[in-house]
Order: sequence, then structure tokens, then C-alpha cells
Amino acid sequence: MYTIKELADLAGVTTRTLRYYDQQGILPPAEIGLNGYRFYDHSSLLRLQQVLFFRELDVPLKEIRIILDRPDFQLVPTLQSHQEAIQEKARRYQELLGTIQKTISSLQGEENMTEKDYFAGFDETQYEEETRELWGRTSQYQESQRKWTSYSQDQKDEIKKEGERITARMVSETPDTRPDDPDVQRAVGDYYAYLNQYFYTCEVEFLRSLADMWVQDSRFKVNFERIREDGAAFVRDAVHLYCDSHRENS
Amino acid sequence: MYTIKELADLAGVTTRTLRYYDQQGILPPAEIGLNGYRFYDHSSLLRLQQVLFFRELDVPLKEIRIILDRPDFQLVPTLQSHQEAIQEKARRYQELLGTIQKTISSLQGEENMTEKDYFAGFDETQYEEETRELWGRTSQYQESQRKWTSYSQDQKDEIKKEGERITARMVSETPDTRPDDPDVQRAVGDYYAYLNQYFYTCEVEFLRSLADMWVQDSRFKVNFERIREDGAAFVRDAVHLYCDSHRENS
DNA sequence: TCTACACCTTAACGTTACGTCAATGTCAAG
DNA sequence: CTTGACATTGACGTAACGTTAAGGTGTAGA
Repeated sequence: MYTIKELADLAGVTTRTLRYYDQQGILPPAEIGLNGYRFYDHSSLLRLQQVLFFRELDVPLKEIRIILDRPDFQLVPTLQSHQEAIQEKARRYQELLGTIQKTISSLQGEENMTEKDYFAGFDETQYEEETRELWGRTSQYQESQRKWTSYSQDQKDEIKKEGERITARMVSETPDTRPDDPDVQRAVGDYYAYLNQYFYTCEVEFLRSLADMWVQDSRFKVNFERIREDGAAFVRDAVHLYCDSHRENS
Repeated sequence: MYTIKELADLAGVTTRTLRYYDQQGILPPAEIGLNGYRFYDHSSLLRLQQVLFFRELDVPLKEIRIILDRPDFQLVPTLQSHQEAIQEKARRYQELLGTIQKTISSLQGEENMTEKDYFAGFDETQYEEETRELWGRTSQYQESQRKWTSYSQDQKDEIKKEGERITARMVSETPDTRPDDPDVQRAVGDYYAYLNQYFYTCEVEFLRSLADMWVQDSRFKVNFERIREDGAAFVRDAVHLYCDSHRENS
């Protein structure tokens, strides 16, 4: 058992950070004393280590919570994925070191650089660590990655657009349509087909859990709320209806 | 000449970022058109590159501005210092990779870890990149580093405390004392001696520029404002008076 | 010439992950 | 029995932008 300060000192963070993590549900204490004191144990320590790894990899705390709370979360595979992600970060640093060398040479008139060269290594998005970390290493994610990376950029853009079109139909701009509206239900069906075609072969139950996630995760949520009030909840209801009626009899 | 979007795309940042940097005086455009449009040139590009390097090294924008605006700022030495700092960051990643390996082994019962070992590599302050970058590579900084690192931790703590005691005297808690108060002036003299003993041999003019910095840089400023209202300005005035009366005749 | 449409502007509020008080309660040591 | 180091819950502050709103500008094509 550790007090809050003991754990904080061990991990090199402040007590305020640990209280914040508690408040956000990321790292609840193992026990709370009658005096209200927080007490942590060894599993807290391991969880905090995970939090710090994800934080190091620029994963927002909200996502960290979701990842760590997933029922299929596994420690060792996650640690291995951290390993890859950190190695990727290190490679980015190598590129930055190259940029420094080139810039020095070019300032001394020894080398020519294009404008782009001055900024090689700065853009983190090129190293696409986010998606990889977000989904973890489930087999579903792996399949999606395999399919997805086989497309060209133009194809990817087109697939995304199609997804947006179907999504718009699912949310249905007109405010008086209900989740059981035939057009909406047809759109849900199209989305299910779309998923299977471009991402992962999945059962309708997976679609159901996806829709649940859209409601919980505000990053997805906003996409629906933009189109209609409580759009995410609307879509969730529509998807649930769809899944209910397509359960065994498919 | 680049438009704002052209430069943003080159550097992999958003136009909002460039506008923000303009607003903060970190990267003013080379030219502003009659229509209010911002235009950037090659020197802007080099300056932006510097900003991004410092940002990469977690230097706050306020400090970046101060560093880049220093009259003795030099591009090539700064690039070299970036190189060292980035290598240090890479070393930290190596330690994190070690922590991952150890954690995996210990989870499989192959290795024993102390609690501390679980967090090896997370604490950036151990790598003290900040001070190094803040002061740049002036000779004064180097001397201060040489002196400072030769002390033990206990000595360092004691020296810091003494500095705080003298500082308190310089600011003078009692609200009706003036900057030319004899006690205050004596405290300034003591601080000058303190500086020379523990940090760098310097002339009074250096003390003057230090005091000016205390007013500008809010990180130092708060230390004085805590003690008395407008404490930083008060100390600056006191120091200026002291320096004026100790100019040539020392 | 008109009209898209992609670009530009300022203004202002929102966000994340804490830092930093303030006011108050708790506990082990001398 | 009183320090002093620890703990608690608010609550406001901060950095570095993201985002949206409301509008002005420039040019390519019908």
C-alpha cells in the first residue's frame, strides 16, 4: 500500500496529477481510508505505468481510459506495442538530427535544400502512431489495417466520403424522422455492408458495440451532433433496432 | 514569398498556429499586404524551423521568443545545441525501452524489479534539458554551470535558500519602503556579491539586465509579486538605482 | 461579367492536463 | 500538546492552440 505522495514520488509525477487521474476515472485508488485518504497497491502501480506510457505517446487521457478499461486489454501485448511506438518516435528523432545536419551544411553553402527539407521530421502524423495505439492489437484491428493499407490515397478518400454519405443518411437531417424510419434502417444496413466491404468482416453485434462507442466517445459523437441534436444517441437507437431485427435470422 | 497557407503546409503546421505565433511576436510575417494578408520569406522559414525545434524540446513559446530575440543569437551554435538535446531525448527513449523489457520479464516471473524501476525513463527533469536550452551557450552560462555542478545537493539547497533570503530583503515586505531605502540597497549589494560568489563573476550591468529579465519573464516575476505588489518592478528600480551609483567608481 | 470557390482576415469561445492557491482536516514525532 | 508534514476538496489559472462565426479577397471558368 502506498499513500498518494509515495506513489507520486515513485513515478515522478505530482500528487495533483494522481488526484486528477482519480477524478477522471483513469486511476482510481485501490482503497479509500475512513479519513478519505487514497491508498494505492501494486496493480495501481502497473496501471499508472501504462498511463504514463500512453501519455508519453501523446494519447489523450480520455482514450487511455477507454483502452485500459477494455475487457480484452492485455498487459504484455500492450507493452510490446509501446515498444514499437517508442522506436518509431526514436526514428523521427533520427530524421530531425538529419535535418539539423543538412541545415547547418546548407547555411555554410555546402548543400542545397528544398523548403520542405527544413521541416523533415517535425510532422508526427506521418508516423500515424495514433490509430495503431487506439485500437490496440485486436485481430479485428489487424484485419482492418491490412485491408486499409492496401488502398491508394485516392481510394481512401473516396471510401471515407462514402462513409460520410451513409452516415448522413443514418442521422437523417430532418428532425421528425424516428430511429425506426425505413430510410434510416436502410442506411444502417448500408453502413453494415460498407463496414464489411472496406474494413472488417463482422457480425451485427460488432456494429452494435461500435454505435455504443460513438455515443461514449466524444470524438465520434460530435460528428453526429453536428447534423442533428442528440445525433449520436439517435444513431445508436437506430443501430440497436437494426441489430435486434437482424440477430439470428441472417 | 509565401502565403500563410503555403508556409503552414511546408512546415506541417496549421495556419492558426502561424497566426498565433504572429500574435505572440514569435514569428511576425516578413510583410503585410495592403489587404492585410501575411507574407513570409526565407528568413521566416528559418525562424519557424527554430521555433519548431525549441517546441519539440518542450521549451515554452515565451522562452522561445526571448531566446530568438536575443542580440547574441546565432543559428549554427543553436542548431548544434538542438542536436545534443535531441540525442538526450533519444537516450531517454532507450531507457523507456529498457523499462518495457524489464516489465515484461518481471511479469513472466523472470526478473525482479524495484518499484522505482517501473518508472525509469519517465521523468524528464532528470535530463535537465530546460536550463541548458534556456541560457543557450553563452560563456556566462557555461561558467555558472561549472560552478554550480561542483556543489553537493545539500550545498545547492543551502545556496538557494540564501538567495531566497537576500531576495526577500530586496523586495522588502513592508509596503511603505522605497527602492532607495538603505536596507534595500544593502540587500541588492549582497545579492550582487552572492551572484559573484556562487554563479558568475559579472559586472553590475549584468545584474541590471538580470533585473530587467525578472520583470519581463513571468516565471521569475511571480516570485516577487508573491511578496509585495509589483514586487518585480520594485526590485528592478532598486537594482537600477544600485547600478547607477556603482557604475564606473568600483 | 458573373459566380464559385479556395483563400484570407479578426474575434471569441472551447479544450486538455494539469499548476497553483485557499481553506481545512489528519497523524506521527518530539 | 503542538508542530510540521502530510492529506482532503474546491476553484480558478495557464499554454498552445482547435474551432466556429462572420465576413473580405482573388482568380478560374462559364
